[in-house]
Amino acid sequence: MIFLKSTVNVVIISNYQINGLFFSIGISSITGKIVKISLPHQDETKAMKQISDEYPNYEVSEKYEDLVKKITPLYAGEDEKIDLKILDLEVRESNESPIKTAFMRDVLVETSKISHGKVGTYKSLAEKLGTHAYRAVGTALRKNPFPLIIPCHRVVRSDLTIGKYAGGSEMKKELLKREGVTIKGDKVIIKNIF
DNA sequence: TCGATGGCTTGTA
DNA sequence: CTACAAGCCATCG
Repeated sequence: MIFLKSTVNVVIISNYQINGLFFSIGISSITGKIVKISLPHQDETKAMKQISDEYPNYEVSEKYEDLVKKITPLYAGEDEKIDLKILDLEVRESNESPIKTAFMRDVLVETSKISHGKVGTYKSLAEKLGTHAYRAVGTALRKNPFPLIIPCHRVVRSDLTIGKYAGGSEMKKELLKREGVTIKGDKVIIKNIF
């Protein structure tokens, strides 16, 4: 009897701290790609928990510290270009997969095209995808595994009010401000939307 | 499988 | 300005 070593997908979590904020990323040991990144937290365990909750089979390592470090300027509002190839954007039904449907992938890819300092709306994204599923665009973005890299904070309501955000509307506003977007009260002031 | 639930939008009052 | 209702459609339990 030959026993093959099973290829278990362990997610490697690496952390980085800057200005008292903790960022975590999870990388698949099989694909080497990012399966999830956390929003910044004041508490390291909370940042890590965002990943470990979804990927219980994980290990903590400093292996990808340089990579998680590259994410942090995005939170500062810098226009950092990050290659989407480092993300696991492949559609797979397995629950090891961050993206299970083509619709979600399409929403994320379309969102990634919104450039620094610009905003799109749930409606404008839906229309680019050729559907009227505005709400579904919202639900897809709510589950965005790659916040900051896939800039879901740049997607607002079609009346240009800020809309919701996993990290809270205040953080969404703050991120947009740092990117140079003018915000008055609860509304984005911008001429042309994506 | 099917009804309930959304990071929504539009219309009406 | 606020408050609903109805429409929308992918996802979840």
